[in-house]
Amino acid sequence: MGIRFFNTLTRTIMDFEPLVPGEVRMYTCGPTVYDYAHIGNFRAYVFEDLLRRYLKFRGYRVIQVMNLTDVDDKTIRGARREGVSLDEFTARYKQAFFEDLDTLRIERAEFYPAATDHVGDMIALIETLIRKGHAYVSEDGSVYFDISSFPQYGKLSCVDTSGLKAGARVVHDEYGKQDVADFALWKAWDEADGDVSWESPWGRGRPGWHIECSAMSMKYLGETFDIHTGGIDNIFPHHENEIAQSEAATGKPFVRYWLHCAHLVVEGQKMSKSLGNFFTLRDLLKRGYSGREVRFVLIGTHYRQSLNFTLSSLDAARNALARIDDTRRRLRELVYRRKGHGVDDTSKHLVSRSEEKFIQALDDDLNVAPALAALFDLLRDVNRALDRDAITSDGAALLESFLTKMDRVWGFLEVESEEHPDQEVHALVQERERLRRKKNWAEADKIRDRLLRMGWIVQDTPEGPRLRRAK
RNA sequence: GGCGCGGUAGCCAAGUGGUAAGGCACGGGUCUGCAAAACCCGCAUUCACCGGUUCGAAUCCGGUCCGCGCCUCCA
Repeated sequence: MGIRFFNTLTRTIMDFEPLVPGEVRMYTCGPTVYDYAHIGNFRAYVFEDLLRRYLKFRGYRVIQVMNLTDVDDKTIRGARREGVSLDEFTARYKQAFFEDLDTLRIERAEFYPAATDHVGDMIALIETLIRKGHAYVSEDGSVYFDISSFPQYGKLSCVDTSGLKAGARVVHDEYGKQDVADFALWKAWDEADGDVSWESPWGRGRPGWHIECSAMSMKYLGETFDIHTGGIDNIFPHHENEIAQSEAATGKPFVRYWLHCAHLVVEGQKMSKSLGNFFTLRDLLKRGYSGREVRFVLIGTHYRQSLNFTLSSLDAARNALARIDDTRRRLRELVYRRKGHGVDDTSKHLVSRSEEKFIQALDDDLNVAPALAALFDLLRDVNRALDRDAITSDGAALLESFLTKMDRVWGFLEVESEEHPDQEVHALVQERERLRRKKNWAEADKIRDRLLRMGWIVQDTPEGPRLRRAK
């Protein structure tokens, strides 16, 4: 059996078969670059990263596109508030976004198209929609999609638009609409837009939000592609509108598999600035947590399950990761010790058993919990085998490379370059060893305390002292 | 009101008909100069509640209670 995904379009778990064998084309709704992204946003991006990494792990070539929304009400408002150009304003948050991706070890997509670089593509798409009778121009020069021209509207979200009523949440500037459910493809310029505008066949204005995803996804991935992801909140109206725009324009199915990520809550409550439980990634780094600890927490709950994020879960992640790191270090040390010949049967067996469980779990709609259980079962069995001296250096090398292989999907193993004790630390460790040989425990313990204050934990092993970073 | 999700040990979290994975925390032990790490043992007779189906249910059906999300530009 191969990979299966829950497809929002059919509301069932389906076998995954890409359009082109061996190749997956996926589109991911990216950030609106008006502020630092928050931990909830990253929940979605980490999920998409897991998806991408696992598809690659299973041998697919992945072509991923993530858009950057750099023109909308919020970016325009932000730029005007600060009196800088839209480009200058969004450039800052684009850069911050990529820094955050690196912190969380999120792999880069193949393309990050910015909306402002593709306004021409959007205009062309809107023209097609008008020509085919799916869109109309209002008196003020805005263009709206005509929902009534697309009978399948609602098929993704199962929303019945006849129940929609004009109300508080219907934006004031959209007066020219024939039906409240119609949505803007192009917005005529108004004063709040300042100097942000593009020329179009309908006059000066800017694109609506939904159209960018249709235009850019189809430009880079073709009129029909394999996977489209996003947060659950995007199902309606954003993705519903994307389907309408794209399929009305091309007459072809737009996306084959829709995958949506559930929300993240903090301490059981919706994250909001007023509740004081709003975290950007940077907030967490300031509190001393690392990107991989955050990644571990975000990856650990199934993507269709709402994730209850807490600071104590980050502490738990830290300890769990230390456990992984330590076993990996034991394996490395054994590799260097050149013990035994060839790969022992225990190692072979553990690797094949773990890999089977790992794949079986993740094939099943990215079921991470059993896959993580496979990892921790492996660690326990490896430690056990190490304790009874049942692993050879070649076996350790095999196990170590298997951990590295799994980490192509997990992306949370320790990066070696992160820790190197300096000369002073080395000298102290040696001094302590000298004292310990003299059984001068009191002085030796003082040095141990001193090292701990310097950020290093000393562990005495039969093979000598081992240093571990205290975080 | 419409659409959808969930309630499993102190916390996080799998399991969708065959008798409760895994992680963190916690208690005891082995090892250790003491620690740390590792390992061993223990830690839900029970899966929000009430009925029902079944030889058998956390898993299926009906009902109740509770929490959460979306419903026009929020991942």
